[in-house]
Amino acid sequence: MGRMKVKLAWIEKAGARNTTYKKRKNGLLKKVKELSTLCDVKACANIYPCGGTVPEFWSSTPNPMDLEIRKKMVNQVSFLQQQNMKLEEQALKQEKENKELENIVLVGQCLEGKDLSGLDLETISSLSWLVDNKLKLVKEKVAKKKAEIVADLEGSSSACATGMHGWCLGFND
Amino acid sequence: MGRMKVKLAWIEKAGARNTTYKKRKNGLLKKVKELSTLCDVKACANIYPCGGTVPEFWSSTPNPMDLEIRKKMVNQVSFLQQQNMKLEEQALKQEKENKELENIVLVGQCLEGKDLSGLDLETISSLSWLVDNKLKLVKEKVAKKKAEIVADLEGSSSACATGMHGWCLGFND
DNA sequence: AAATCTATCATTAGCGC
DNA sequence: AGCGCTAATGATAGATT
Repeated sequence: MGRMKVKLAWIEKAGARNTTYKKRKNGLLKKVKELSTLCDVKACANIYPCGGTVPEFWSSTPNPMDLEIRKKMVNQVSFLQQQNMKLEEQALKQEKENKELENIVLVGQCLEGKDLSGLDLETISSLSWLVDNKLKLVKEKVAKKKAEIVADLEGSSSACATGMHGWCLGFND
Repeated sequence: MGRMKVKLAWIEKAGARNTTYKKRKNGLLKKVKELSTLCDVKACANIYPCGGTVPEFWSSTPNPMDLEIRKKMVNQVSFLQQQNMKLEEQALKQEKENKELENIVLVGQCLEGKDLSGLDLETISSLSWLVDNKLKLVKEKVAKKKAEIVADLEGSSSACATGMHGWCLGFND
């Protein structure tokens, strides 16, 4: 009688296995509860019996935090994804704006008498396209941020620089 | 020495609590493992430290669904957080670059003969400061992205526009 | 703070009912 | 099956290094 040293292996006898299961399950639950109260942590344990279809679940706390925490994590993920999308949009928008401003700089240099012959064809085409089609868009974007400055510029604008596709730098209509 | 009978209550001393936590956590894990192997059940235990943001969890089995899903979610959260940080950085950087380019446009307009008298003092000061101190920075930033174009411009640049604080638009030294 | 030790407490295997 | 018992193993609080 008494107790033998336990072999850490699958218990073949179904009866003994079941007894051990119940005993140890209770012991485990007790341990979880103790840990929970002693160290102020939410703890729970899940047991999925092999044959059973429905996983058995129990916890040291009345309302297992489990589901709630998962919900929170799901919310966190979707929140971060949304924020990511917003930031990506913003970055894209700013990059676009950046390119347009760079082009304006280039056009400005051109108007000052700089030679465009050194630029590659693609850049020149893109500049031409910008000048023909993007003026209004650029104007709007810059104008929004520099509303009062643009207003002053328009007020004092008299002479336009060299015409290029009928456009000049003064943001006139 | 020896061991006293444990009081089942919150351990106030942080150090002792932490030690107990670690010890008992390990013990619990061992128990779960044993139950799992002895009785052929999938078992796992979860611990949610109160102060911690991310719930800690571990299991007796290599990968119960539960655990795997949560790990993925945790990874996803941290991944998204990192990406968020990167995007924020990028947005900030581009915004800065944007402002500088806008200033270049303004300076360009000024060099073309536009009147600066309409601009408010703050803007003029900022432009002056830009011209005096930010040339190199701006040049570097724009030059990086337009390396070959800038090279061509420098090659063909002959005349500089009206001097302003000894600076001209051609990105020369 | 992490490992090791050890006396003691806590769990539980095997048994009988 | 479930409960109680008991001795042996297992877990661990507190001290030490």
